[in-house]
Formats: sequence, structure tokens, C-alpha cells
Amino acid sequence: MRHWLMKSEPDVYPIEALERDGATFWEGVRNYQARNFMRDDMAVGDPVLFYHSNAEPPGVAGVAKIARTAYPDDTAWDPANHYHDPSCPVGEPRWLRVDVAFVERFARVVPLEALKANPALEGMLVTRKGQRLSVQPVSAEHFAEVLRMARALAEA
DNA sequence: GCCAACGTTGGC
DNA sequence: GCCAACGTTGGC
Repeated sequence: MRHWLMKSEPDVYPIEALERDGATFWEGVRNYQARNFMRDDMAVGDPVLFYHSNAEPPGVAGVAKIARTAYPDDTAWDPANHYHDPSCPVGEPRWLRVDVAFVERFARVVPLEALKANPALEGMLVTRKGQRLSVQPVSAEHFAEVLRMARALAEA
């Protein structure tokens, strides 16, 4: 089992929407490295930190889990879709999506600033400057530490 | 295969 | 809204 962090802009799809929906298609990934993580390394049940990017504050908003492994993202072929990729030949599954299920919404977002300030999270990708991957692996230790921070924030 | 131009991400 | 970082594209 591997652990993950996946970014979503709350203006587009916040953790509250996943809580409401129960599960969702994680579509629109148009980066090869992120796609390869989904294709090669994700398994059903893998835990996911649900991260709010372009948010105030940016940070981890809750937990999800992988509910279905990678399969073709057909939004790439739909000219009307925001994620349409005109260079992608129809029928050729270049881009993939996974299904993600809701697990937990944190009482408070664990802010990026707090992640950066925590020495136990040294090296965590999301804390690195210029790190833009929307799907990234997280070590089991870092994952557990973020959960611990979320519990502490909820009690504060 | 190099690399400049360009587009996007995402914190601030 | 700015802009640094960085992935992608395309001319050569």
C-alpha cells in the first residue's frame, strides 16, 4: 500500500463536495508524471491526503482513498470539456483517471505553512518550493504525521 | 538533441 | 495580480 497527496482547487471541487458525493472521478490530470503514478502505483484502498491548492489557506483538508485503479479519462476527447486535449487521438487512452472515495473531512485544514514548519515533515514534496505535481506520493510516516497534526488542530 | 519561447501552476 | 518554477512545444 502506498500513500498519496492529491491537489484540488476548492473553487472547483472542495473536500465538502467529496463528502457530499461520497466518491468522484479524479479526471483532468494532464501531466505524465502524475499519470504514471496513477497508472503504475495506485491500488484500491490506498489512502490519500486531499489537498486544497489555490486556497486560503492552502493545505490538507481531509482524507480520501483510491476506489478504482486507473482507466481512460474520456474527458480528453470531449471538445466541450474543460480538460479537452486536442492533441490526443480519439480512442487512444493517453490520459487516465482514478476513482476516489471520501474518508474524512478534517475539522480544520492543516495549512501548508504548518506542514513547512514541522521538522517531522522534512522532505515532503508538497512543502518544496516550485513543486507542482497534482498527484504525489507521501511516505507512510509523513501521512501519519499529517493525521496527527489534524487531530491536534481539532482539539485546539 | 538543444534550448528559447510559451503556458500553467500555485504560493504569496 | 504578480511572478518563480517548471513542464511542454517546436524551430533548428
